[in-house]
Amino acid sequence: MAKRPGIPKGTRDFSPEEVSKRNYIINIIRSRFELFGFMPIETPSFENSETLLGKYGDEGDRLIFRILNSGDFLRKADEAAYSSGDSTGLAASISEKALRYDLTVPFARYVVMHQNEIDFPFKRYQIQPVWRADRPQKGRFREFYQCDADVVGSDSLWQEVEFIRLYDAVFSDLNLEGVSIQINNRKVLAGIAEVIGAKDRLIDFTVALDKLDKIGAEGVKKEMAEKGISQEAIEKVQPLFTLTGDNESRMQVLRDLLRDSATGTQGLDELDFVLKAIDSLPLSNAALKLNVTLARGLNYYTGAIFEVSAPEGVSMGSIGGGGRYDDLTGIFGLKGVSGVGISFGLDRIYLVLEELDLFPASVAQTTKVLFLNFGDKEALYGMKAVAALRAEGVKAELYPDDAKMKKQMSYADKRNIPFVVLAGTKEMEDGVYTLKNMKTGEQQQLNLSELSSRLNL
RNA sequence: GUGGUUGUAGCUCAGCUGGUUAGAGCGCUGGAUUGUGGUUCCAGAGGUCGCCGGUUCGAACCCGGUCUUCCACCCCA
Repeated sequence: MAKRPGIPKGTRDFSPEEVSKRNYIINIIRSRFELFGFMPIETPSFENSETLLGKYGDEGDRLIFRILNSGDFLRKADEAAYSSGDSTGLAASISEKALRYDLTVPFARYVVMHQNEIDFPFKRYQIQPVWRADRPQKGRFREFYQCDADVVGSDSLWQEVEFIRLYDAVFSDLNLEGVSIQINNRKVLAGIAEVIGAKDRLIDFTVALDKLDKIGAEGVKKEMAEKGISQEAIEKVQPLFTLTGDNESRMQVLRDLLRDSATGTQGLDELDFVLKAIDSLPLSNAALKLNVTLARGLNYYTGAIFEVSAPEGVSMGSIGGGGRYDDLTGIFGLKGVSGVGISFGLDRIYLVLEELDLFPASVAQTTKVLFLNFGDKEALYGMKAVAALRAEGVKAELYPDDAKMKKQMSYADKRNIPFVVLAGTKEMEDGVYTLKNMKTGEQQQLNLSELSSRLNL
């Protein structure tokens, strides 16, 4: 016997029901993207390695799926790298392509390549799978979908305001209540690092600070100390650990702390603009929260940083994230184009909706009426009605085989098809169809136009 | 990449300290019911106990390896 087939770790098959539910989410996101003026693009599932490598930090490079060169790849292999145990060098010589790791970097590459055809500010959305060679975990897969919307070519903070409203609009449509959109600004983080004298340790500092929720103030201090941040500096950030109250009072504490940092103050001005704008344009569902400990690792964010958390009580990492990157296209040779964008994590949103039982019952799409098959003559009679119903937009089908009635009926039952039509010799003689309601068991004989108007309800 | 966890019928899971022929529920097939499904009753099919190796008179059970599942860390959607 053949070995049982399997699929790679961290990948999944989707059943018809799961696909319907995923499409439900995607359709809401897509229609909101378009309502806000974003245009769709798609990029290849794999890129040249050099496009991706080095854009996500060392950790990111490790998680990029590399594609082995075709043909006799050993001929070009770097033997020196192999014998000296240099995996990176060897990989570069036998692999020149890699699977897309996110949608932002390929988008930057797209903007640079198509800069002369694009009208700036360029607003694009993209809904495609990405791949990461991560170890699977709750809500973490090796193949998953991101739904991104970005704008390039505008420095305006109104874009940040728009994205917050976009998040709110999508989660409202999904009936997902209690979502919190956290906002921070990279310049504020840089300013803090500056005033405490840890400017050169910005990344280590922010990564440690980001864990406040998880490991507490003591844990953060410990990690900072381990990363070589001075005791004196750690004391100075103390006020951040106990930051409470509404957005306004938090801002005041930060104003005081960052008084001497031009960068930090600019970051606060930006935050202030966005927070005030949202105050005047209230969100319908989500809550916007200033969170100075938010530090998402992405190396390219330079201004606003966003992260969306699932409602309290649902244990799930972030279900969305984003931010502003002033110079992303600079890496590919196009300077001075600012971008800002957000991402929705489809697979995680799915898990949250499932856990909270928020998928509408109507998501499951099935055939509305199944015609039973009593033989070729009767099937032809049924098929004429099927064609007429389809022309009216009624999902209708004929059971393909002249099987036992019990089998055909239970097929309709298992597929949750609400109506069946019985059309045998008796019906043919009278020119009618027997319509059976599978839920109530009720049956009635109808002519074609009665049948059509009954099923069109 | 680090640490832990899981794997027995299509599915969910029992299976004692290593001991005859590995079980249940659901599902599936057939029948009760030749133009009526979902309920009920009867009968039946279905397993290389993830895979490879080892210990033993004897392994689903113990040991090693490997793959897979899930979880935590790192990192992230």
